[in-house]
Amino acid sequence: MAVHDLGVIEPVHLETGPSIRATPFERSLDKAPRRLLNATQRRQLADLATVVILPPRTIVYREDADGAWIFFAGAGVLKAFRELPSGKRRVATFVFPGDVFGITEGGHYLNSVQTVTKVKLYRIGIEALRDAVREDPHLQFQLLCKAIHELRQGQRHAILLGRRDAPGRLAMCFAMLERNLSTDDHADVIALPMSRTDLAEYLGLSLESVSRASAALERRGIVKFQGGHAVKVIDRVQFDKLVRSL
Amino acid sequence: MAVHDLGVIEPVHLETGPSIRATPFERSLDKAPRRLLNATQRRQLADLATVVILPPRTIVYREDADGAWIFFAGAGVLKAFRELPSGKRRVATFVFPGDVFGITEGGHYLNSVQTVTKVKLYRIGIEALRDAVREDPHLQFQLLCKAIHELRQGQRHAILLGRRDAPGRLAMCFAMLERNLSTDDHADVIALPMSRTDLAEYLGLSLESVSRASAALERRGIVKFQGGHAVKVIDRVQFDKLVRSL
DNA sequence: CGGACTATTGAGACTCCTCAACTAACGTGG
DNA sequence: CCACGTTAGTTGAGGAGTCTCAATAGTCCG
Repeated sequence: MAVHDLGVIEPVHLETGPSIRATPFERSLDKAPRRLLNATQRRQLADLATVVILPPRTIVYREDADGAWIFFAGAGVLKAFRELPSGKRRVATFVFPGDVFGITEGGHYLNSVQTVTKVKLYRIGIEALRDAVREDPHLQFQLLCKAIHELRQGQRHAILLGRRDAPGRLAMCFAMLERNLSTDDHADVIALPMSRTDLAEYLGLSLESVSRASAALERRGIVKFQGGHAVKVIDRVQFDKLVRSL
Repeated sequence: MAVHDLGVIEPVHLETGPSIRATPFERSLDKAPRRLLNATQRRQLADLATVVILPPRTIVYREDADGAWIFFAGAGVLKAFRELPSGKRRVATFVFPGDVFGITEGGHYLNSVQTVTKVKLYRIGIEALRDAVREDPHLQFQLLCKAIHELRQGQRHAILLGRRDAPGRLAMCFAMLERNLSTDDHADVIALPMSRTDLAEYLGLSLESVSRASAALERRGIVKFQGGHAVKVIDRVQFDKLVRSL
């Protein structure tokens, strides 16, 4: 299986247009993310949107560029990152199907966004989206839910970055990927579409530390790597314990 | 001046009700945050809201509690934090006037929130707010802007946490505080309403490291502490350089 | 003025970072 | 088809920085 296939490009349930994944803030049965848009809303957005298919490692936009579009991720994985003055990069977040990106500040994009795998995007002009939202306040509410969902994700990332131990950070990252990429069919196998360097930039570690942390997790019998772009959780108890041990 | 006075309780421009501070995402003259609500909206919200005045070090709510209210910070400073399994705390964000808090997930508050100074809050039932938002889509748009503003703030916090050097983190934190608490009248003097322990939990450092970093910044002639709850920037050039040196 | 809490300072242990060499994987062109 | 070059990833040794533990100093409040 090629890396790019990890984000399937045309799953049946996505063919009708963009969707938004978020955990609701009201009381509900579980805390699992759910799809927010109904068929009508997705069709409306699809009518406004341009479908864009991009190969891996393609820049979607750069930080500070004029922001004219909002993107809905349909399939594949991307990363949003910032270039720091020192030349280092920090990955602010990975983007998965059902995510929305294109945040601006004063008219300029906040981050650079680059594809990790082959991706399918729905691109909508910011003005068109504003018009759509004006006519459908419920859609705006969905976007608000999504923004708050991202806020919560960002806080979890901050907690991850607060950890001092590399293996712990890596384990938390794996747990995050499992939540976002779980396909149910490969139980305990977590796809790692991104490179070690991407992981390092997300974890706030050096590439070497990620490598060493990976080796450590494997040596401890907690996980087993399956060819560089997948990990299998061997000892779920120890894994969960490590994730929560902060 | 007592610590609690750092967040003035009844400034003239806040008397008419809650307000929301956020940086717009559209192109604008500057990237400074601005007040989003007009007088009518503030009056409407004020009609729905209960004004709550709380003394310092008071818990507003605890994480995992049932979330029934949204709060608009009118005056004073608070902190939103999580208790980690190890017993440690991580401050996710400080809350300043013009901020909104009370995010839930599945009906439960995500963080605990505690006052740092004496504060004035506008408390609105989540259902009442939803009704108000239904009748005024423009208000909902303001909330969306605010959520996105918080998203950007969270990313800056994540970048701060990615730094390895304590003095650099502390300087970035001071810069953040200056943006959020600037009163213009005391140029270069930054108020520090929170304790060193609060700072440490926000910076992801130990209390001792914050103390040492403070001493280091002062020794280098970059800042000068004025009685524990205020810092003055002495060498603005070096200060900015340190803030940006990541 | 005392007592409790908060903050500072010092010494040693631990973890990650940097630099460097080495190995593996991939894609290209001969 | 293979050889090669480039990129990505692993592993080792030394140095920088923070963390923890402990003792001291300072601050706030009754």
